[in-house]
Amino acid sequence: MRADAQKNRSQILTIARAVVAEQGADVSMRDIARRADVGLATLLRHFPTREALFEALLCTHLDALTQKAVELETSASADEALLIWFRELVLFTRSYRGVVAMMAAAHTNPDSALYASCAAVHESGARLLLRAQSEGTARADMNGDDLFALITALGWAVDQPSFVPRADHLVHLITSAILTNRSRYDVKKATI
Amino acid sequence: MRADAQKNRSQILTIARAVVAEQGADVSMRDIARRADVGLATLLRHFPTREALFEALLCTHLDALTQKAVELETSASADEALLIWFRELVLFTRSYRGVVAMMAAAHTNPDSALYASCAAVHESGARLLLRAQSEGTARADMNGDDLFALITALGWAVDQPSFVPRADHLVHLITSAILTNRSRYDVKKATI
DNA sequence: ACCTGAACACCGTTCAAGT
DNA sequence: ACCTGAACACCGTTCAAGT
Repeated sequence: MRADAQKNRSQILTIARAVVAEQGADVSMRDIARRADVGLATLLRHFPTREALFEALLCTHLDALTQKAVELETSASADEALLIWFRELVLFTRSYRGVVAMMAAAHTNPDSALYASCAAVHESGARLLLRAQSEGTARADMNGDDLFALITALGWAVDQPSFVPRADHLVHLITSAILTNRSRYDVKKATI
Repeated sequence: MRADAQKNRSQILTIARAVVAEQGADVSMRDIARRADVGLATLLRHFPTREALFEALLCTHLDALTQKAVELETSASADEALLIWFRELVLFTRSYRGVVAMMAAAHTNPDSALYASCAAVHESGARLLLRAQSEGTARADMNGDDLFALITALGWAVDQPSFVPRADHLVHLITSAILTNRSRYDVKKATI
């Protein structure tokens, strides 16, 4: 890659991160290009679709989350691991408004640039759930798809301004539905 | 209202209902106008915003839901009433793709044309929840806001194509988290 | 009163022209 | 190889001109 191309690319990513943080995931690509001082066509050349841009923006964060899941498999009890990881993922979705909707959509079609990352997250959750289920600390009548659906649904909810005040409690409600053999006090104790 | 205006209005509503049913709630207003054989400006004259149009589209259905809640207060036990109403509301959101997102957004600002209907639904749910809580059949540590958030979150989830196959089960997971002193079999028995 | 085409400022996509 | 302005087909909003 040429030097100026490299510079443009990193410039775009830096600015995009800031703009998305303040405006949400549905900012116009034109706005991002303007703020990054590049032509719109240049932005589209580096990231042909909005999802391609977000894949580049989020991949390190998402990779860290799947890595975290692997670590938790040995560093924490099955139920604690699931609980901690669940909360981290919801925290992640809260850091970028509108990103959950995109992930849920990307999760559907393999052509999306975000598909691989979403699949990895999905897989991580499924493994943590399976471990907790085999120990009897997570309810047996749900699977990885359900877990992913609940997490993204929760992520969507806390994206809505009117639900923000109850965000922590909503997480508690859902997690206490997933975990079994656990006093409510335990589940509630640690808030995000 | 003049005769031609009346005719246009009902024509728009009929067509809009069909178009939204097949394309989802984010169809362009232009498309609706085209399909209804009226000028775009005419559509905008009758319904100055997309939410105004949807308020007209959904109000009878939403009114029926709040009415249903009132009936259930006397015709069913507290937990059954909550369960039945919850399921009906989720069913409703499934009948119009993308409508939950709009309702959640409308729920935030009183200026929205959908605000009143959303508030009524919210209120209905809160009353059913309160009744179940006073009888000890719904968990005490949640309120009407939580219920509304859970319902819309679930509605959003089942709007995503990838989550549709698990829709019934997701409803079961959430409702069994809300209701207490209830065997899992009972909650699961009746599926949507 | 009510309808409507047209102008406007936006959007994402595409491409020929520049360096 | 890479950048970019411009043209394109879309969108929702607004309004002057028509009946």
